[in-house]
Amino acid sequence: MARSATTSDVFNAIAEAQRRQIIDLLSHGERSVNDVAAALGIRQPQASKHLRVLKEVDLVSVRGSGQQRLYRLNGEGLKPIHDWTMTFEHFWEESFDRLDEYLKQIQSKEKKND
Amino acid sequence: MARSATTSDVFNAIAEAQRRQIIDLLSHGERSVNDVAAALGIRQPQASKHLRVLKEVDLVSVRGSGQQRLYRLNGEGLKPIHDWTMTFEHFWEESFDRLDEYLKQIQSKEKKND
DNA sequence: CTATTATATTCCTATATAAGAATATGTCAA
DNA sequence: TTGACATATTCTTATATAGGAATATAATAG
Repeated sequence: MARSATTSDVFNAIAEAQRRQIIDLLSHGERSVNDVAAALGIRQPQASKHLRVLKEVDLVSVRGSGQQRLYRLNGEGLKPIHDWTMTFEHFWEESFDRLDEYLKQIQSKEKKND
Repeated sequence: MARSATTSDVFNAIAEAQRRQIIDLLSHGERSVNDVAAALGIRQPQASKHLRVLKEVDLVSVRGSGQQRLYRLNGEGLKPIHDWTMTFEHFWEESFDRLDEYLKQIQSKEKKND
């Protein structure tokens, strides 16, 4: 069996570095295909192909504007990945418990001050 | 050009669903290769191969224990993914700004009270 | 040493890219 | 319609799996 399709889920779609670059770019606002290609220094057909993959996993949406097609990031599509990694936050966030403690403390102080 | 190697970075390594399952399993503690294979319902060689990929990107470590090889999760290796997705948190966390505001407020109050 | 158990590696095959090149399709202006 | 620009698709090729099967290597018990 070969590797899963890049369009099989978000995890596979973002495995490609250039697609992550596109996502980063689109986080600043919608962009045309040529803008994407220029920003990444790749050719237009490759940009179209990457955008197609991102569209198939619903990480971007498109709208026509004249001859152009403006792609917009659907950041919410990245939530599953964020959620999954959150499970392992305690591996590097050693102050997690202490911050939680701190928040509870100052919140109780707030109550007294109100 | 083909797809990047699964061992090229953490993003490619975790694209495979079974490798994510292994990571989930190892988050409960170290496991032998056969334990991993049994837990996922796959054969031992496939488990070994997946673990090799995870090891090459430093997501797991190994130690020998008799005839067994116990694999342990290095959760910190997932931080790059977590950090990247964090950039897009505001797409689904609409109360993010307000929480930030709140934290600043109570912290300034703390200073006054001390 | 030998048998047993545990793990890793090799070989094979079907499949899925990603990039380049060429081309098709779409949209608008005159 | 024709020309110009923007985008999408098709075709080809080199490469990288992931799984099964078979085998090699490692470690321990007796």
